[in-house]
Amino acid sequence: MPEECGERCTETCLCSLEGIITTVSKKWALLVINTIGHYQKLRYNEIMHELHNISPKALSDILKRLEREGLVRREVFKEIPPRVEYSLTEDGRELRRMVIPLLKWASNRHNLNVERCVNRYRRVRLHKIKDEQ
Amino acid sequence: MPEECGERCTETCLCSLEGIITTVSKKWALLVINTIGHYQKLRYNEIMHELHNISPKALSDILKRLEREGLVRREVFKEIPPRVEYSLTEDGRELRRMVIPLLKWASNRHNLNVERCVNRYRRVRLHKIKDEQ
DNA sequence: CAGTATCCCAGCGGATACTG
DNA sequence: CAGTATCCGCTGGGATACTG
Repeated sequence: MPEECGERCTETCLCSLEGIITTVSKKWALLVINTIGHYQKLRYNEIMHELHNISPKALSDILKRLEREGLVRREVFKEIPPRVEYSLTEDGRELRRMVIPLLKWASNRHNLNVERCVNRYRRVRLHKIKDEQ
Repeated sequence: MPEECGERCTETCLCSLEGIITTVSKKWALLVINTIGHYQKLRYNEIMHELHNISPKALSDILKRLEREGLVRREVFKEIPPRVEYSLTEDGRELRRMVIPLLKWASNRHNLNVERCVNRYRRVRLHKIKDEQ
């Protein structure tokens, strides 16, 4: 095998795979982050409506995970009927920003464009990230 | 819901999730890419040795997938005994470069460092990406 | 409204044995 | 050496019904 690089190179631990990367790779994660980020604040059923083929359990699961990871904030209002609002934390917004270049690169490689969206996300209205200016 | 942003913002389709992102999120993907990238060229059993708790099937599966995605190149030498060498394509190297900032960011958030590596990757020697200078 | 509670299934990923 | 072939358990994720 070729020799390793010298002592002076910085190392980035793949252990972070256990956290964020694993979370991001969950099926609905980026879609939920993107949707919340797009509207700033959203209620549970509004997200359900936005991603209209997600099950309540799937949404509940991913929201809890995103909250645990510190990417999404959950705000409960003591009202009847109950109201809960979801928004992105600063980290969540930052992640959204960081993932865009990767997505862009991936899109280009496969020459995907609006017309070519024929997969499982087709019916999801907000399945595109709008870059903030 | 708050209003959407104007017509002038660029859109990045999450459909690319179907490709690269899905691949990258596979358990051994980044580890394999990183290992091959680190040594430039590696043979099947060398990778096995490097990631010494991966099964032959798991490695075979992920290598095929990475090859299909155009991230890894497979070179067969007609010899006896057979020799096969794996290396990164330009896209593979580019991906490796692109993921590093994300990993760095993730590592920082969780204050992970060499000492704190107590998870499933612990016994994998090359579970850290060395940044190319 | 904002979720749980259940049930269920496909398929990823692991272990092991075998082969051109 | 570089993989396949098999078997198999786990769990991510979906559908549906129900609740504080």
